[in-house]
Amino acid sequence: MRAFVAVVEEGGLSAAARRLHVSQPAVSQTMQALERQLGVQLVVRSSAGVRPTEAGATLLTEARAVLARC
Amino acid sequence: MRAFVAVVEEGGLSAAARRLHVSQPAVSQTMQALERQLGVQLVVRSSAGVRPTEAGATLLTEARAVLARC
DNA sequence: TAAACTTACGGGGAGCGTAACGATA
DNA sequence: TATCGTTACGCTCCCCGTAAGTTTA
Repeated sequence: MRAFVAVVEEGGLSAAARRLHVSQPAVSQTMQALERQLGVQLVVRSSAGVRPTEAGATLLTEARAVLARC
Repeated sequence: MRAFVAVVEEGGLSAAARRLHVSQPAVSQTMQALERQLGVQLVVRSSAGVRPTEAGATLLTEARAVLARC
């Protein structure tokens, strides 16, 4: 979840990985797991970076609220 | 953490296990892991049940506060 | 070429269950 | 004996890292 927020806020998996101090593949895997778990695509990947889908944008708001409580 | 709170509140591992709907060994293992992690004994075991140590009593207050937020 | 994301493989920790055991009243 | 807690073994899930691959500017 933190990974997802970082990815959207940073605009890419690599940047998110740097911010979280984890490897980039780890972020990729976490994102895939989250999308699989929810059954929804959360971001659109490109070679430039990442852009949230509508579902991703919605989740972002909720995710921030949850993380703010923890 | 929930296990710890349940154990103290119920006064025993078996009772806590019933409340949490998990097996009694699972609670025992969780408690041991928590005590190992913290490096402190949290409860005194007896054949009657369990009594919190001073450290346990202190943690109980904090644990309840944390759980109330989650 | 460089930077992005993905895939493949494996390790480590947390949490659980069942089975068996030890201790006490 | 009944009830308490513990130990032993194995399982699954999650998260991670490294290494190698694919795509695109």
